[in-house]
Amino acid sequence: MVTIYDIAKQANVSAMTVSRVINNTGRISDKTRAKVRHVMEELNYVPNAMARSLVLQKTNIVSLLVTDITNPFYTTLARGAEDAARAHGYKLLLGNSDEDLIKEKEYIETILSTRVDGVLLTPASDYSKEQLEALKRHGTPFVAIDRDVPGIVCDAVVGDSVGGARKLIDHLVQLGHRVIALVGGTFDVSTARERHDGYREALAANGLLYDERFVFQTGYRLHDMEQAVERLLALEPAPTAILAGNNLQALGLLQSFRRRGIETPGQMSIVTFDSLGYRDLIDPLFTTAEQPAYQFGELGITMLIERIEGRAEIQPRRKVLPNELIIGSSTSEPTAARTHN
Amino acid sequence: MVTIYDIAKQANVSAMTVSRVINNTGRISDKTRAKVRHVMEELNYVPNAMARSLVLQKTNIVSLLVTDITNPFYTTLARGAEDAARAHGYKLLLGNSDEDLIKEKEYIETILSTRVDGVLLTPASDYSKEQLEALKRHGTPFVAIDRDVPGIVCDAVVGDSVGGARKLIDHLVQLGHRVIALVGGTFDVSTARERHDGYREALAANGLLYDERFVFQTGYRLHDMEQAVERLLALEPAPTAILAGNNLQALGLLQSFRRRGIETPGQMSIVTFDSLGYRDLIDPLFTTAEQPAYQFGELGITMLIERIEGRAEIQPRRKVLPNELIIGSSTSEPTAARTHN
DNA sequence: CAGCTTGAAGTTACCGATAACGCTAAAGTG
DNA sequence: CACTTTAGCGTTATCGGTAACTTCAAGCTG
Repeated sequence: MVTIYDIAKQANVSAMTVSRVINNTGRISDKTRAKVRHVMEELNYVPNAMARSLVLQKTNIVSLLVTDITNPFYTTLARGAEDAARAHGYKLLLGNSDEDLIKEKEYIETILSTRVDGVLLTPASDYSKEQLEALKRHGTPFVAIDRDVPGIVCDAVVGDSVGGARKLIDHLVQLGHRVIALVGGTFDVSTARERHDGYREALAANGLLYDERFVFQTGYRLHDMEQAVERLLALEPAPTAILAGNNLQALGLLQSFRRRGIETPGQMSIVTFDSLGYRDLIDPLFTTAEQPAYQFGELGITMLIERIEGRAEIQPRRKVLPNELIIGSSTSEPTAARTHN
Repeated sequence: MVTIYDIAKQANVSAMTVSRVINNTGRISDKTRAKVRHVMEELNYVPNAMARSLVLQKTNIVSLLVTDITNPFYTTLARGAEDAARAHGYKLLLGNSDEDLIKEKEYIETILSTRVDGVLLTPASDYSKEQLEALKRHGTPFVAIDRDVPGIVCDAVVGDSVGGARKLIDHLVQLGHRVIALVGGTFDVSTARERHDGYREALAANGLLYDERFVFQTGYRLHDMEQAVERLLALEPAPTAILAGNNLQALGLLQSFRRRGIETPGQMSIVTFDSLGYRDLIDPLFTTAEQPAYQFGELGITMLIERIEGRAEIQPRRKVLPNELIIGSSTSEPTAARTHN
């Protein structure tokens, strides 16, 4: 690999002069600059970012840690993050935690070791607190995205889960639903908690009874949905609609119902958060509180970089992005007489 | 930041001993090892990967450069790549080229500067040759994925585009279609060329006439599809089916047809490559030659790492992954009398 | 013309790790 | 007992840069 010393020797200048040319610092005569530039091209020189990082104590790398990049919400978020990072001259390191604390911890270790300038991450759960504290201990700036963690004071970009849930429930109630179940994530995840809060508030606001039996805390795998549906169908009175915790849960529920010959929205309406993309091809198109995924990533990275570069106010900033109610075809008026076969 | 010297001082040993403990090299007495380990924990020491990279001339970072991570094919590919990289102890740097040579070139520059150990990339087009040669010049191993570039001899993981196109056309012909158009990428992209080859071969094999007027080379934006549809509808005889170059083009075509009140598959059948995910919700579900996206990424990274670590045979390896014909609802028998309004 | 300023470089000391080499003391060998 | 091994660890150079300081010559001033 060719180094600044090779360039220096070839151009009959010192290494420092080469460094000055590269970084446009100090004063250099046009003649010297031209000569150095010429030699650099001739030798196909490319600066070594690692060496620079070592001395500058800055890598210009930020890390994005999501639960799963194949979830369309995070895919789009990642795209927004990458675009923003690139626009600011940063590189993006990607990781998937799969909602797994162990995996998340391993990534944090890697992140610390890599000395990235900052981290944008979706905490796996409230128990991610330990990892976030590790980041704090090491002075690595980070922005929590989508979810936040009680007891951790930090920059955050989150959605309006409570408001979204209320809008969705209101919509169902307006359609005539009176028995609405919630199948969401476990309450050690902030979004799941808040969506539950919104669900509960909306029921109250609409004069409906809140009943714990109609609330399911579950994982995001198909198996989890299968189990939830099993128990859900045994409920009395039978729910006519479900608020799903996220897009994947909505999908799992739908599949499970289909397998059992229960139609959506005919026999069971489903509402949820976010979308699965390709709005005009999905059928049924979920009625959803859609969050601006791209902006989550874009804004998250922007806030992170402001923090990194000391351009942010000292106090942590918390940005709540609004969601939009999209009426899809996964909801309809409840059927008067419904039989689960 | 705490360094091995801090550890060394605190533990009353030399820095080298600390290094030996970290890397499990050389001989260390159990007592010393324990003492060093203890101090490391106490001081929350995390090794500096940059410093290590500099001396070892190895970053343990690989770069993934795709055209657009939000294309579901690349999303899944990226997931496969990240999993494989992680499994081998590598970090993954992500980039989107947007099929843009300038952007691609900028990324390659960044990649070279970062001294990543290797690159997995989808070349924007045949003109990416210049960038790939730059990689070669600098001795950075890379694996071309999905597309390859004439004149560049390198490891590659590609799909069976010719075979896929033939399967798709055969399917259309079996349904009774006789006038089939091709709306694909421009021929400076290998997959577009090969899909065209398969299209042509399949027409011949089925005794159908190949006519250049029915072949459209175009970009991947909605606007491009709109234009293609415009011209396509003016053709005589009128096509009853289209082979789309990829999933996004199929989507664009479908949208354009819908806007014009032309139904798929009723009035126009569409076949394509890859999918848009969520197979059971997409309607119409495209009849497609689906490629194993996850494996593309997984295998690509594995080949890359074998190359990086010198475990690969000297000659470049080219792996062709098979696709699978998925019969969807975007195809049906052609309507006898069709009128484009 | 001495003395000062200033532009344009060069020198030196790190940044945080690892490898090669070398040293010392204890254990083994004949 | 003299001599070789070997376990265990330290010293030093190095990776490719950059910051801070120094040097040197030319130009300007009074």
